[in-house]
Order: sequence, then C-alpha cells, then structure tokens
Amino acid sequence: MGKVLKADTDNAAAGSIDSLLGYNLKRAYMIFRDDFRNSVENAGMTPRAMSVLAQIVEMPMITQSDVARRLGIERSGLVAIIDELEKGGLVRRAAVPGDRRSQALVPTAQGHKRIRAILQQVQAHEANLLSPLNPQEQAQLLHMLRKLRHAHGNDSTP
Amino acid sequence: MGKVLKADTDNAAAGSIDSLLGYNLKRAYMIFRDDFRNSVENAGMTPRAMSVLAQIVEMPMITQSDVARRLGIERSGLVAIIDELEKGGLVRRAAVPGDRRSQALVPTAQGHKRIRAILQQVQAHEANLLSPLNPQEQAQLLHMLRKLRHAHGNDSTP
DNA sequence: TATTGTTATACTCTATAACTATA
DNA sequence: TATAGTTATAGAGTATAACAATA
Repeated sequence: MGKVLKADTDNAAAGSIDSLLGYNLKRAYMIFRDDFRNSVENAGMTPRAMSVLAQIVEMPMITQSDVARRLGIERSGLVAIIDELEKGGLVRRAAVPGDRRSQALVPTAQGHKRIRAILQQVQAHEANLLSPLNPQEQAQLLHMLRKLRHAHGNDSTP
Repeated sequence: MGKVLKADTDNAAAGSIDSLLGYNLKRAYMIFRDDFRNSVENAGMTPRAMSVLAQIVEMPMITQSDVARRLGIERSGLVAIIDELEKGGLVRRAAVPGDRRSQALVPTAQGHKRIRAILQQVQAHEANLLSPLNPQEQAQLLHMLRKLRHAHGNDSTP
C-alpha cells in the first residue's frame, strides 16, 4: 500500500491499541495526573478543587450550577469541594440578589493568591513533562486538544 | 506583548486552567471514554479488557505480569479480566515450559476475530470524534501523544 | 530472596436519586 | 413545572497488602 499518514507507521502495528487515540490519550493523561498527585495534590489541592477555584477566580459571582456545567461535572460533587475551599478561606458563598436559590461564589484575596501560586507550580511541572516535545509541538498539542474539546461542547450532555 | 506561540492566545486567558495541558488532556480523554462507554462497552468489553486482549493477540504467550507492565496496570487487576476473557473463549491460560509460576496467555481464534471487530468499531468511532481535526492534525496529535508516552516510559514505575 | 498468580480489601472518584427551598 | 443547592448512596475503577507456589 502507498504512503499513508506518517504517524500511522510511526512505531506500532496499525490495528493495535497503540494506534488508537483514546488509548494514547488515557496514557498521556495518566502521566500528567500522576505527576499532579506527587506535587500539587500533596499540598492539599485536588485537580478538581483547583479547576473549580480557577473557574471562580476567572468568573466571580458564578453560581455553583454554572461552575458544574462549565467543568462538565455534577452539581452534587461540587458541594464538598466548595465546602473545602470555603473552609480554607479561598472562596466564599454569597447571596444572589433576585434569586434566593443560588449561591454565588466569590474568590477571596487568599484564593487569588493561591490559584496563582498553584498555576505557576503546575505550569512548571507541565513544562518539564512536555520537554520531550519541542515548543512548536507543545503548542500544536494544546491547540488540537482545545479544538477537540470545544468542537464537542464545553459542557457534558445532561 | 509580542507574538507568542499561536496556541497560547487561541481562546482562553493564559494563566487559567484552559491553558493547562493536563486539564485539556483529561477533557479530551473523557470525550473518548464516554463514547466508548456508549458503544463498545455496551457490547460487554471494557476498555481494559480490550487493551489486554489486544496485547495478547499482539504477543501470544505473553505472561500476565508482562501484560500488566506493558499496559501500566497492576498484576492483581488482571486476574478478573483474564478470567472474563477466558470464560468468553477469547483467551486461554497455558503452561510456560521452564517456569511453573507463570501463566502464558494465548488468544483463541475467536479472540482474534473479536479484537479485529472491536478495533474496527473503535476506529470508526474515533474517526468520527476526530472529524473536527483535519487528517494532518489527527496524525500530529497521535504522533505527539505517542512521543510523550514513550518518552516517559512505557510501564508505570513500580 | 525475588517473582508469579492470586485473593481480599480499601480507597478514590464520580454519578444517581431523592429531598427542600425557591422560582 | 423547573431549577439551585444539598445529602446520601452506590458503583466503577483501581491500588495495596498479603499469601502460596516456584524460581
């Protein structure tokens, strides 16, 4: 057969799991997850709590339901995370004028400081993990993952 | 500020989780995992069982421990999976001449047939999921994920 | 001593379902 | 009736620790 796409003949038998994107996504994800566990998570912040805090800092006064939708997770799972963040003084629940059902989430000064520090730490770790790829490849990888995600909708189907 | 890497200014505030590779890897992985659940897994094959079967087909007479090492999972978790595959007539345990501790794993004719069918099915689904990326991008994505994985070692650190 | 397969166990993550108070 | 937050519960997925047989 003729010249197919280069990556297909890279290394592994086509028709094996090594040629499946899903499998390779999982393995790559595991590399990053494990590293996270050995660094940031030991400092008492789970990946989820981090993404939640980041979301709140990015959009102050966002409601819990909206955070859940944006991150593609369940509302119910958020409660404990917000509790924890609030207990740590990083976030507080505030009343929403005009809708007494909702709780708006506001980052504290400490929350701002904390997410900045964590993001820096994670970025440093990621730079390390990504060092096998050159800068162009790193940018491409990020670009394509984002493109995939946005093409499939930011929030999970309810 | 000057022109940085294109992907960095794509869409989201740099310094948010949307610019983290780990986060985007997870979200992309979730897209593929969810699709798998709604298709192949409903036909009675988990992602793990599939990767194990594929591995055995690719390397007949591989031992359980070696499968575990290659897939980056624990030996203990393999037992139930092999039991299941064996019960389904896709694989059988065989004695290893010269080492009575090991169990070599051999695919049956049915096992061959099954993994071929499943791989085809998964590839079709992946082609669909990947359609937002052009063929070159798809190849690049696969290439970089593989590169990452192999750079960080094929097996998880014990 | 180290390794293989195995079992039993525990833990993490996350989803589901049901409730309440609002709208 | 639908939505927000909450609670309790259950399930998947996976790791850890220990054990017997064998090297």
